[in-house]
Amino acid sequence: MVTLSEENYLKAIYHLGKQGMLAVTTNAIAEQMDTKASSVTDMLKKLSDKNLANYVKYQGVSLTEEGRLAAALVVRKHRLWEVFLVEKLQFSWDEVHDIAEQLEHIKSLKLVDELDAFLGCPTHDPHGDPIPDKHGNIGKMNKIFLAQLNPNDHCICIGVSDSSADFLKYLDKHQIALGTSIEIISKETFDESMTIKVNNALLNISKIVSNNIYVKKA
Amino acid sequence: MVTLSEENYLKAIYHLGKQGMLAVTTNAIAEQMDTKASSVTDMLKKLSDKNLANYVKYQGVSLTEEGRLAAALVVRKHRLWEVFLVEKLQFSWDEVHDIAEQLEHIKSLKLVDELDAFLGCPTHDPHGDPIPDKHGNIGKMNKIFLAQLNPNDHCICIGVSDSSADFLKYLDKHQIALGTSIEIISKETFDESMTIKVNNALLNISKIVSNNIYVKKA
DNA sequence: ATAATAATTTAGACAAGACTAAAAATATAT
DNA sequence: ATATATTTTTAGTCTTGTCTAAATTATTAT
Repeated sequence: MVTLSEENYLKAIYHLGKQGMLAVTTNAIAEQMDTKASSVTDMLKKLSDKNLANYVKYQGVSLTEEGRLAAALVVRKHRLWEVFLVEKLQFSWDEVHDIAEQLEHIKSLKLVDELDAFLGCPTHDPHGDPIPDKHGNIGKMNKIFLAQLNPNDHCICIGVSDSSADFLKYLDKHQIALGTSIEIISKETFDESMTIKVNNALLNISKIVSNNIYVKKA
Repeated sequence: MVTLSEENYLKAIYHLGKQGMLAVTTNAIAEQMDTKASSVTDMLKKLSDKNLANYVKYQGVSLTEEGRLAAALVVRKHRLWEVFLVEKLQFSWDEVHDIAEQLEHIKSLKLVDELDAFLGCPTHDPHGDPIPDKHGNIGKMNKIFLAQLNPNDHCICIGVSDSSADFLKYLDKHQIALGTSIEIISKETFDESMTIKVNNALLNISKIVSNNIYVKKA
């Protein structure tokens, strides 16, 4: 039995582990989870005792195969529930995280598989992040910057990296929102500015703008 | 904020309160929740402090209006999730309780309402129990004993009150299972035995049998 | 009415998970 | 190489919810 708290730690280690570092540090986990380093140390001992993590005092932690699988399952559940909330219920992109954070802890393997089938075995969640399969295998991210696309590409806006009021106001003015379809019309080579089509209107955007908009290819 | 544990106690008091007794006793709650009376006492103080229950030492407990509403919401969520599991995913009648027991604690009013709409605002769960509306109002139970029906009535089997191996084997032999449609053909007055039609076959059952099968009218 | 029985509460302990403050280990800078 | 700063761990405390055993209150039987 893996407790709710243990699952949250496993998930945090899993995510931090993906972002490069070999051994995840105590402080990194504490910051990610908005908790104290001492609490993290306590839990790392517990996870180590349960053979879910390889923990060496002062040296950081990594997941065992068993821990990696448990973490991937939590991530799988989280992302499947997000798809459910957006596609089947009337939730928007930005409302689903807190609820999925709760739903990811529901224990029932059959439920996960049935939900997966009900949703048509989606490969990515509404944010473009890949959904691990039942064996913990995970595809690659579907989330790129608008700047990386080329003329004739079609995509959908799934997020922003700069969420300042100014930038959001700019997007609002030009009718770019979450879920908005965008077509790349042309791209200048000298300054990498782009002409895009949004809601049938043409719009010229600078590299700074296109580099702050996350999209997934349509 | 109502904790998970508090919600479970509220639900228990809510259910026991329906079954007649004015004030619910400590022991009744302990038995229902498979816990110790001393734990119940601790919790009753907490619920009383939070204005969710009217608790008088040695005299039992009842819910306040606020507590009744909170309890009804938990029951509402439980039963809506049961409908979801049976109608949308491929769960059968008897697999859903434990999962709904977890799902009922997910906190999001919007989720409840959207789920309700997605399911077409069902009035009863797969066991025939009524689903409280968002104001905590609840209809009447849809679950009666087969024995209470009369010739020409049509119904669907939704449960049994005697779940001994012998009885289940008897039902199995006569192809009566959860979800089976049953039509009442005739009823003897002297011993209240019945002739019923199951899967196009006629079958004679005693009062003892018909009084152990829960059905809902079709 | 009082003794016996049953129900309930109190007192004290425990486990999980979190925190603060202090100590120990590691990393960094001169 | 040593002093300083940072990171991590330890020790001890707190909260929630649980338990056992003992004490108290209510109920029942004579």
